[in-house]
Amino acid sequence: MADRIHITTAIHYSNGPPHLGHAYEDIAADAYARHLRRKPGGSKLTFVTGTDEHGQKNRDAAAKENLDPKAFADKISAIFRTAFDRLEISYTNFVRTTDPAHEAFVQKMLARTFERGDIYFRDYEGLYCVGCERFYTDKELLPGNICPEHNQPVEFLKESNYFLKLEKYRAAIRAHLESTPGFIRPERYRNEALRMFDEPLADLCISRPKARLDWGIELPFDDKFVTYVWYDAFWAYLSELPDTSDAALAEVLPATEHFIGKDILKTHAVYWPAMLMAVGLPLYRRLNVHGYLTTGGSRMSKSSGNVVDPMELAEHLGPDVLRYFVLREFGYGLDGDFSEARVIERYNADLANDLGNLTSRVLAMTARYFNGEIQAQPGTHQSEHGPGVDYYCQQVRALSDRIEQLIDALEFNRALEAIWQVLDAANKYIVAAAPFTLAKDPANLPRVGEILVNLCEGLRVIADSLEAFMPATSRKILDLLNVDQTTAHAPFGEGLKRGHRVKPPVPLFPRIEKPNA
RNA sequence: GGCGGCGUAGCUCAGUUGGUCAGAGCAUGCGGCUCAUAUCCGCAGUGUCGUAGGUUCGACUCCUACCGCCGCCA
Repeated sequence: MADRIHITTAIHYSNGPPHLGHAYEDIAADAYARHLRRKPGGSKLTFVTGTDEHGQKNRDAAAKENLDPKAFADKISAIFRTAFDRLEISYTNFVRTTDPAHEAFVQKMLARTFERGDIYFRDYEGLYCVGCERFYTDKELLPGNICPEHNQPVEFLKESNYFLKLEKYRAAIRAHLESTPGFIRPERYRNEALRMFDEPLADLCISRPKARLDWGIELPFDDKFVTYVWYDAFWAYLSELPDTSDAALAEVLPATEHFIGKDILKTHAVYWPAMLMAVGLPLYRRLNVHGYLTTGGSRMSKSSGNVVDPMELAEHLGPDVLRYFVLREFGYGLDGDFSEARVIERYNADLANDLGNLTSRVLAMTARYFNGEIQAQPGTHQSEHGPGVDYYCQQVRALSDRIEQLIDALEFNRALEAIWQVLDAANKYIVAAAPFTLAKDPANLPRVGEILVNLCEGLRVIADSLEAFMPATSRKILDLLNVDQTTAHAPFGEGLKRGHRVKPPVPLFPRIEKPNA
């Protein structure tokens, strides 16, 4: 259906290395991207992630390490990229906002917006928070002119700046939001966003005088200014696509699905649409908003010192374990609490006991009784297999549609649950059919062969359906089954053939015995 | 101050339009199997469905108030 899809994550602010929250967002977007890529036409999918490198906070973070901003950005950006590669985030573009191509594109959009009359110059004075990189009004501040976000005093600043007309587009954006169900999802965030249009919108300051901050993209119409880092960053969703002509962007944007955290809902629901309208481009297709990951009940942040390093976990247990955990444990859109104890529980219960053990027992029996050779056509059992077989076969057959539906709705956790229901059905089937008991009498071997092909074939379908969530594990199991790409994707009953040989098992997820960490 | 949302078994949560809706998984206990990574299968629970009222033949599911937690806007 949708033959053009463009997926993006937020362009991550590079004032420090990635934490689990960044990884979560990219993993979710990646699962969605991988899922869509499996559909017809999916090979045209583009997927952008990257780093947002301009702005005062990045410059200050660099200064702390005695690095110039670009050198610092090089370092942090590389860490992000390495982390995402390790997690098998299947991005097609890793954009850095300091890339010349990106900078040129932003300048082009600035120039156009200026020419169209939606950017104007005016004097401005107000209270400014360095941490937020924005001005505050009195009533937004805590007593004593304290920034509510950073708990630090704001500074009085008087300067002239360029502004983007936001109010001009309020009615149009609101109308789009109201007439487009699913534009922002889950629903709760759509409702939240709608309320942002109840009051007039203050125009957005999109420049910073170089005298104060020169780490940014220069305005094409005034070389004494750079553009505000937020204005800069949005364009990264588009700036390094293979074709950035208006015609191409007019196709890409309606096919664009943004993945963001709830903290930047306003910028994406209000500023970004206005920016697009101001240059005469269509709006993106959908905003997919997720919640925060907390640790010990509070939001992960450097200041509270509860940051979880995703790579430490990934190196320790494997990237797929991290991917599995965050996708299985948390409902997309809701906050979730992360703890290593929960990871280990999930690992042992789901990965070691269910997925790993089932793989192991099925392949072990096939190896032991038939030297790994498939004895029959799957799904065509002629003999009595016990009560579990019909339920099992039906579960496997229904899996693909079920997953499709759930991932489209961003319910990754329930999609994984659905796969695990099939694992459960397989275990029940094994007990009901008891191939290991039958095998004691050679006369029963044909029936055992039928049972095992059903199990191997189901394992193949499971491994294939796991690809979007746990790509490495998927590959491992498919490799053990010794199947090629085409066979891997076949529907249940059309994959493994009689005479095919599968490999003996290797432990995929050895149990973790230490009770806690 | 205005407007969301949330509060269901020890834990994490499902519960569509009110009438097997009181559930799942994990953890716990007991029993069974032995192909498998001491894995798997079966059985057993516990719950005043935040509190107090109301509507109804009947509410976890609707209404009101309150308590607690959180979010957004101001």
